[in-house]
Amino acid sequence: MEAMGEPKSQERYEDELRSAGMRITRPRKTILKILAEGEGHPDAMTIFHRASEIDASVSLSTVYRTMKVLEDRGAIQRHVFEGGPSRFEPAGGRHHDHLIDTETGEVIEFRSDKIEALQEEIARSRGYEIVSHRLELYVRKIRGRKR
Amino acid sequence: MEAMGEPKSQERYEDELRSAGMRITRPRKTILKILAEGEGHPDAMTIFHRASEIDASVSLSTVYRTMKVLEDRGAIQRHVFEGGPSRFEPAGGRHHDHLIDTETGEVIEFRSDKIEALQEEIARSRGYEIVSHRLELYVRKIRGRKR
DNA sequence: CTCACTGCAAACTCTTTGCATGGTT
DNA sequence: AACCATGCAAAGAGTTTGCAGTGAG
Repeated sequence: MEAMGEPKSQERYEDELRSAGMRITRPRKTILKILAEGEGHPDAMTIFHRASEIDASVSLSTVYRTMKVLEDRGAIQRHVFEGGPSRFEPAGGRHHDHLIDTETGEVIEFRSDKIEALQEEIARSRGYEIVSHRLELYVRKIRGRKR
Repeated sequence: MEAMGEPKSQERYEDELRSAGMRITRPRKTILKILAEGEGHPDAMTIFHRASEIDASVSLSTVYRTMKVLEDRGAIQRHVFEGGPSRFEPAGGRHHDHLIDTETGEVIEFRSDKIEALQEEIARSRGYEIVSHRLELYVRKIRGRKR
């Protein structure tokens, strides 16, 4: 219930890359392991730090390059939330949008078929078709009165 | 019907700044004039170029600084669409979201109370209140079959 | 006459890229 | 052995900022 973009296993990622004719190198293994852990929606620097703990020789460039490759392969998705760096999440789950807790930076996924339908309607009524869309709710936890 | 963030007149902008104790300088006058023209959703570089034609001495820094001041005053809004630089629009009209034509970069404003309501519902059901939100539809013109 | 504002250049953040070396297949 | 991928450092894009000079009030 937490993750709609359910994290692929590391093996799954590796197969995906291998079958695309890419080499499974040590740095990539490390990075894929981190993605497979599925801890939130990390940015490149976070991935880099986590990777460094496993293998101190992994470079930030490689993190960026690997993310780009995975993105091009459609294995991950990149999100740029307000004012921040790109954050990544495993792709392949159902499409969803995001709530971003403005106090903690935590990201919560949600999905609304009603909203999706309304968007379609809006675009179509203006003579357009939707190529992609982005819906982000920047939120704050309600405290005090319960409910 | 094109602009929901109806462009304030230049005088309106100036008054707004003056009453906030700010000095109306030559560069600011020039920049405000451009904003008042309300031509689309320009980015800083575009504003800079347009300003340069009127007064070649205006600097890009001043454009950025002025935009920031106006943004802090709530006189304009900043939008960062996918992969692009910040783009600005006069604020004060009703809230609205954006359709971005992926082929031309043109921005079309729209508004959906239904979607707004659904967003509220989604946030609330998860224990959050919305601080701000962003809804962008990246679209392509439908051609061929009419309708 | 003051002090906010300016232009300029330098700094900054995030990301990409050129190059020579190194590791997979 | 071939050549893709790597690390490093440098380059980019967009934006912000330090500084000394300038001009609005």
